[in-house]
Amino acid sequence: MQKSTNPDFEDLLNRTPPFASFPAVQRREVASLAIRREYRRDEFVTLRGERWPYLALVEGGAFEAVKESPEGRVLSVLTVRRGEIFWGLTFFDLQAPMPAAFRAATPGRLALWSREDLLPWLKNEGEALWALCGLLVTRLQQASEVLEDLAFQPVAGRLAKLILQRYGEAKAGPVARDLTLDEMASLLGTTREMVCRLLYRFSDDELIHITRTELSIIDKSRLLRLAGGAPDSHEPAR
Amino acid sequence: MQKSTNPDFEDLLNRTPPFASFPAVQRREVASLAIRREYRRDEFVTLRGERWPYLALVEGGAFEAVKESPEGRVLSVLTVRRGEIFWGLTFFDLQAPMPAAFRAATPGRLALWSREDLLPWLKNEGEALWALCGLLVTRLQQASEVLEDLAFQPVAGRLAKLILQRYGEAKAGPVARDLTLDEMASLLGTTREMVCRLLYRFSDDELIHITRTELSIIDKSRLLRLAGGAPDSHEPAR
DNA sequence: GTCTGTCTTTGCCTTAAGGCAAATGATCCC
DNA sequence: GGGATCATTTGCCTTAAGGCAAAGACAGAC
Repeated sequence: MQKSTNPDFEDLLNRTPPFASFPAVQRREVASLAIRREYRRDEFVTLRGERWPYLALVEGGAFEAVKESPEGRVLSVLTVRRGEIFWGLTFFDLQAPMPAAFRAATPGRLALWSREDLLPWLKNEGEALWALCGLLVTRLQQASEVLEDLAFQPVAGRLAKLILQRYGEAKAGPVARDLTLDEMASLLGTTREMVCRLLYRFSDDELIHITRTELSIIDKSRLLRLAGGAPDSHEPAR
Repeated sequence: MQKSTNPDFEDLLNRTPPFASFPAVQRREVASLAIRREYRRDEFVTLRGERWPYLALVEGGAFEAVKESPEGRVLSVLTVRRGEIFWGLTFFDLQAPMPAAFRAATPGRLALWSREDLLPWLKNEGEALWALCGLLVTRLQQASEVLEDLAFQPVAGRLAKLILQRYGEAKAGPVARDLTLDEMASLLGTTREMVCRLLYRFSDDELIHITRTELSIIDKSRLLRLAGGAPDSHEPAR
């Protein structure tokens, strides 16, 4: 029984933990268990509090885990893109509900495996389970970083960090502002007005230049200092 | 070669994931690999940023994972007690440093396994690995809860929650305040002065009564509402 | 070209949070 | 019992953060 063998999809699986740990034959089997589905922009994959026993591989687009406060403030905790894995805690623990909603930030496509289908394969393949532990640990690291920023960094510091991560690579020229203020606010856990005010404060301080549609970084090193030293894993300057 | 077989210790292992998943014979072997060590109050087990490739079982006392800000503010992220497991991320990923320091909050005792010693046994025992995934997921849940509180709850809400968790069980009578203001502050990620002020504000509002040394809860339901509805997993009142 | 809806920008004001310092209790150690 | 030490409590003040509302600017629909 020949399943729809998409070479692109199988390629992706080959390179992605925990699937990379399966022998090729089994991986094919596992691939055939996936439910593949398209999502519209802003479509919710699952809601906070839901039980959602799936493991998902992003085939395309960007998806994010978002927490929402009762008052409507939003915090985007995690973004996953093509080749990255996401899961409901329910996949691991039938009692555990989703601690955040999960939604498509852009149009995208997921491959989904249900706990029921995938678990037997995993338990038989120690290496795959171990790889999965590695993914869980990565999430713990990310959560820990967000936590630390939220606890200790003022909004300005978090914004500086975001600017560096997002626009820090380019040579110098102005870049298009490709996030709305609301999007930035949700990445920082604040409001659009704060973001706007801070951007212009940075501009007044000659850290960046900004127009309604573009942004350029003027003083990378001072931004870095504001961000608390390490945007990704670089060491502080001093 | 007879290792020091402490029945109390082996008992603990029998009941504790991931060790509970090993067959008895292997569990004995694994038990004999542990390094057991006492810690003084406030002694650091390992520091933030360190590579610490161990898995630890708390035999006694209380240990906590703490994050420290450059300015000296402290946030206690997690507390583990007898029978609970803790690990360095390095145990899973040799590159990963400790995201927080780990220290004894009271005098205590740990049983430690190094990655090197324990990993071969784990990989051979799928069920144990799966149990370990469960523990990782539990931590993710905890991290997620702390994150959410920090992002969306004002300090007052977090304090209300802490009071309920910590003193909410007793019938009604006054309880000894067994945490210093500094300790509470670090559990909430704020300062001792804030905690003090808020306690007295709660007292003014007839939510609690408080003296220099004792505390009693007056109005549990309003505290609960302040805490955002769910101190552990109870549903909001309305 | 005009209109509509979505973003952005700013001014004005309120509240939350925290730093600093001094006063007040409590405790522990000879 | 006298200090020394540590924890608690409070007043005073500053800054960070955010809510609300109004005004611009832009993009796309018609």
